[in-house]
Amino acid sequence: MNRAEPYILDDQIGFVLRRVTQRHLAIFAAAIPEVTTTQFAVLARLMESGPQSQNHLGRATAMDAATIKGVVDRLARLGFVATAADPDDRRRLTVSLTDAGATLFAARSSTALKVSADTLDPLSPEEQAILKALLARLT
Amino acid sequence: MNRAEPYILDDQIGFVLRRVTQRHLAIFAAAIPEVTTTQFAVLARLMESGPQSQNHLGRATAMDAATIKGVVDRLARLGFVATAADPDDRRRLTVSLTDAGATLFAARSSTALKVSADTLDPLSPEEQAILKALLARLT
DNA sequence: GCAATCTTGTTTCTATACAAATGAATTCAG
DNA sequence: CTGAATTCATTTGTATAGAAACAAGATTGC
Repeated sequence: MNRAEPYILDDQIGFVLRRVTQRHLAIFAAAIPEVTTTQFAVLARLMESGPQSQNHLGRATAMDAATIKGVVDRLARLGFVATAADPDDRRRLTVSLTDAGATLFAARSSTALKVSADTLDPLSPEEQAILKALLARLT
Repeated sequence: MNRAEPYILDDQIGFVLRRVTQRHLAIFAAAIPEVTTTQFAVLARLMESGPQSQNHLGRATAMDAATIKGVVDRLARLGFVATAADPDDRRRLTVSLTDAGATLFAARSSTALKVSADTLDPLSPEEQAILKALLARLT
């Protein structure tokens, strides 16, 4: 009779992902205390793609509609983004980067790259490339 | 002059980790609606290591003291764990699995293994082993 | 013995994260 | 045109996640 495989928490991919993410968040928070990783992702996406609807911005940053609403609210309160009604479609809210947001991103994007590098630092460059390629197939 | 490397959100390890984790959480929620991944981790750890202090349990499941308090409260409310004061140390709360908790874990641990397998399914067994080994070095 | 230090747990607060329900607005098909 | 379907945003509720402050209890060093 085939013995069932035991469930070993430390071996589960979800548990390992959670611990890696916690370490990454800690590195980010220490290096960039002004905003969170999620907030910075929004700034990055606005920098890359320009003003866009809140709904689209959420989808472009892997956040659901309720989540992006909260993140945009907090960034607006911090003065890093501005929102405006779409003149052509009254359902839409257009989110754009403010000067302060652009300035913060410009000041911090190299630090943010360093955060990613530090997160991956225990691996060689070859291993980092392998990891990224494998993870990309799991999204 | 060396041009600064651009910050491309989709290439950042933190962003990729978040998306992989979201997919994993969705697979888990569909397969095991009774509890969340974090709650199941607690059940798994109690199954592996037996009754233990809430603080130790938190550290054994990668959760801070405030977080494990909430997770244990919700599991207790669901009837899957029980808490009791430690007779030797009045600071401590001992958390143990109830019969219902043990039963749920027994009923669901193979499903949970399948969740991990499904999460990694886009990769070959060799690639899965490589990914796990690389991630393990980032915790 | 007693003060200092450490440990454990709780509370409060802020920040995601997302499901579900709801309402307003737009688009589409007949 | 008009109703149905879809889209966008908000709200509500639940679940982490963790920092910081605080209190109670235990340990340690003098």
